[in-house]
Amino acid sequence: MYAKVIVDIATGQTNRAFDYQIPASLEMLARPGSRVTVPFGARKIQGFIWRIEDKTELARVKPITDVLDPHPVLTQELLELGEYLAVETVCFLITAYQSMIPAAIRAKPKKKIELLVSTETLPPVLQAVFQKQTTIDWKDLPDDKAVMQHVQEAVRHEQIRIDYQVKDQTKKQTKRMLKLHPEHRTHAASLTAKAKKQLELYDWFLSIGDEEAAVPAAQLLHEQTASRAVIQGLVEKNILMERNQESYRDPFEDRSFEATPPQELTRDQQRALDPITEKTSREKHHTFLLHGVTGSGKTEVYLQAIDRVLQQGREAIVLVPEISLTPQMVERFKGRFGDQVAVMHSALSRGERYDEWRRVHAGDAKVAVGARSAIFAPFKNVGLIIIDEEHEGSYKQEDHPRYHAREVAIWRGIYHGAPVVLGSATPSLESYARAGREVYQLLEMPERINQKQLPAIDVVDMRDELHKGNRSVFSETLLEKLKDRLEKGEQSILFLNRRGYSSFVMCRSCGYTAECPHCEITLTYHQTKHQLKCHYCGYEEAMPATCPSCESEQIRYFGTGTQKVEEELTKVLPEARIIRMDMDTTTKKGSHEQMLRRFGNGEADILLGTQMIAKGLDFPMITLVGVLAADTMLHLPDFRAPERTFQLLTQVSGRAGRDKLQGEVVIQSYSPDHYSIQFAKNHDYPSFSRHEMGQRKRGGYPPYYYLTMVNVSHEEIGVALKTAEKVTSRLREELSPQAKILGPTVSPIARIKDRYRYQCMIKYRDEPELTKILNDIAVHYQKETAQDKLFITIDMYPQLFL
DNA sequence: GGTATGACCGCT
DNA sequence: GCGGTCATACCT
Repeated sequence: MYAKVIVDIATGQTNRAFDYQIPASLEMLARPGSRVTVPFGARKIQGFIWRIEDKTELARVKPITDVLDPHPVLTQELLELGEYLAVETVCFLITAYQSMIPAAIRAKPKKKIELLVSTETLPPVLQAVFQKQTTIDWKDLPDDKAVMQHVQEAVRHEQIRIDYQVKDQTKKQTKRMLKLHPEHRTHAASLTAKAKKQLELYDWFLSIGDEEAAVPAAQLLHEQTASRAVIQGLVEKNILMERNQESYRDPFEDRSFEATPPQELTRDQQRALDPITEKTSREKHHTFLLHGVTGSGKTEVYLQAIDRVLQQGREAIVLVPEISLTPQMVERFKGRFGDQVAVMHSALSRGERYDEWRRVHAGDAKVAVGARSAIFAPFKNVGLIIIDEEHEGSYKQEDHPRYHAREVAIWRGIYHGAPVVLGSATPSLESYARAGREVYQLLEMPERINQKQLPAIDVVDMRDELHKGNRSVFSETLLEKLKDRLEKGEQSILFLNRRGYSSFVMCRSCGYTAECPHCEITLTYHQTKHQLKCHYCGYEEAMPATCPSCESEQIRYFGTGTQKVEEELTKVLPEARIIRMDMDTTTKKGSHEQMLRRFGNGEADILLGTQMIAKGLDFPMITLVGVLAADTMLHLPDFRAPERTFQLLTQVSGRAGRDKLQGEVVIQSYSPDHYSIQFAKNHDYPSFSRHEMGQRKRGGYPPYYYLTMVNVSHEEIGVALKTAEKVTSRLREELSPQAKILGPTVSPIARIKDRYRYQCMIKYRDEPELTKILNDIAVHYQKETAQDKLFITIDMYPQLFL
């Protein structure tokens, strides 16, 4: 038998299957989707078996070295999905497959040299290198010609051997388990009365009453106060037996989850649930758009739909934007489905993520809740896929493979005959338009479950505040309302939108702004280190004391950070207890969750934060939401800016008044009349959508046109431009006349890491040949891109335009 | 991505 | 004629 293997080398030349012979000893293990190690040239590398066939066209093939897992890591479905992704997103097959498995088992080959003879027989140079070790890492070798020569010599004389190891990056954890030896009764005779502790432990084991019961050694040490020596004694006497058992790391080990029984559904909820369960029970794919206002109880609909699917013996995938942002979501899922839930998320350690993935892979978990990549959960019988907050930009992966989780979800839904539910209070215009054309089925939940009104929204014109002489970040209105909540003992959220509003450095005297020497972008000021940093290449420099251009001392940083707001807040409301949540305060693992818990327990009056507090928080005591600068991202050069602003304002507003108390929202803005802000104020999604659709139609943007962005960059500006022109003219020739090809134009960021960037935008409605042409272009420039001189990136549904 | 290979160059 | 460097082809 022969295996067609996709090797772990992401280049154009190796983007195809290589044939290997399957040795008889591995025939049982080698299956499509198995991870394998194979010889490749002089090396040993990792790969995936793609297909198994009984013949090969090659005269001589090498055998597979090893199969790495007892069960294939990729299912037949995922193998096929990878092929689809590679074509649709223009990436290598191996890149698609690697993105489907946890980082812990992604290939990371190591080159080592192994000593075959005793040290003394080596030349002195190598003796010094090896010292007392028998194997050393290749990268630890001194970069020295003489040493290298000796190494080659020694390899020829078979004194040392070069060894390629392909190891997982994280080990499976094992637990030491102890149980009674099958013949413990016969051996028990050797226990004398002198071994008091051993007798005690033996008796304890007998008292369990189950001869087969295995107990973790750790438990014996803690709860039975048995010492290591006591256990060892019984093992040596063949009374106890020990064995290492693979175990899962449990990221929620020290947490218990309160059971959350199914709630009675409102009429809206029931009307949303019925069409979904109608499809799940018939195992039919269908895409639903669940449009429910904030607080309308979408999660309960998800939970009950999942429950039906589990009863059918099928599995469910739930995507959430970033789960650490919504610990409450995890609680509700764990509370309803307990251990059947696997949480897959970036805040977990690599080992924990691996183990949650393994629980899904082994069939021990039936519901996968996680961020974008959880869409690849290796289930075999998916019955339902849910994407919560479907409008979120984070469902699009911004590096290879540049997939959108929504499209992957629909692909898997069709494969399994499983419905896909897209849920949001503010659906993306793309999805809403598809629902309008009945490509998706629209389910509406226009009312909150508690019959509460949506919070009243007050838009404050900050220009007026300035005229009144108020130079603080808080308007009078907001400050008054904050004081009011403080007196009543109610809670407030203050939201500072920082996107497109970072702190930059400018000289007040000559207008100089600090820029990165490698990228055409302003440097960002970091208060913690008092440094200037480039967000694109990582370049850092110290904050200058005087202006490098005119030597004036009037060089200052601008922009408002949460830290500054906090300082000001403590000045005007000294008695308020404040929790600040941003990138700086939530870096430590679990700190995020802990802060939210403290806020939930009423240990603070005001929660101040950035994007991360905009979504999913559900605390009954929040009655006031303040948005400090609503329009910071309104004026970014991005056609989605108004949509993002509307979504964000609606989401944050939705945090207020979710329980018995009525909520209120204050939005501070310098452009209060902008339609995004006005429609958000009136909770009027349909009108916003209609208005924005008009704008998109005029501009030729999605959902009227699809977009694809091709970006070309090179160290030499001439080569970059020339190549971009060639690519553009080729697209003009080969696409239909209906397609609009814009460019090439200079990128909004004209230079990154010393490379000049040009881009070409394709606007189109129906171009079945497009992906083929783009793949051809990628192959055509393969040589240049392989040499790392020319970069061509192709992004099928770009979210960002920088 | 890493390695073997052969062309090319400068020095003997 | 030879060692060193560099671009390039190839890997089953």
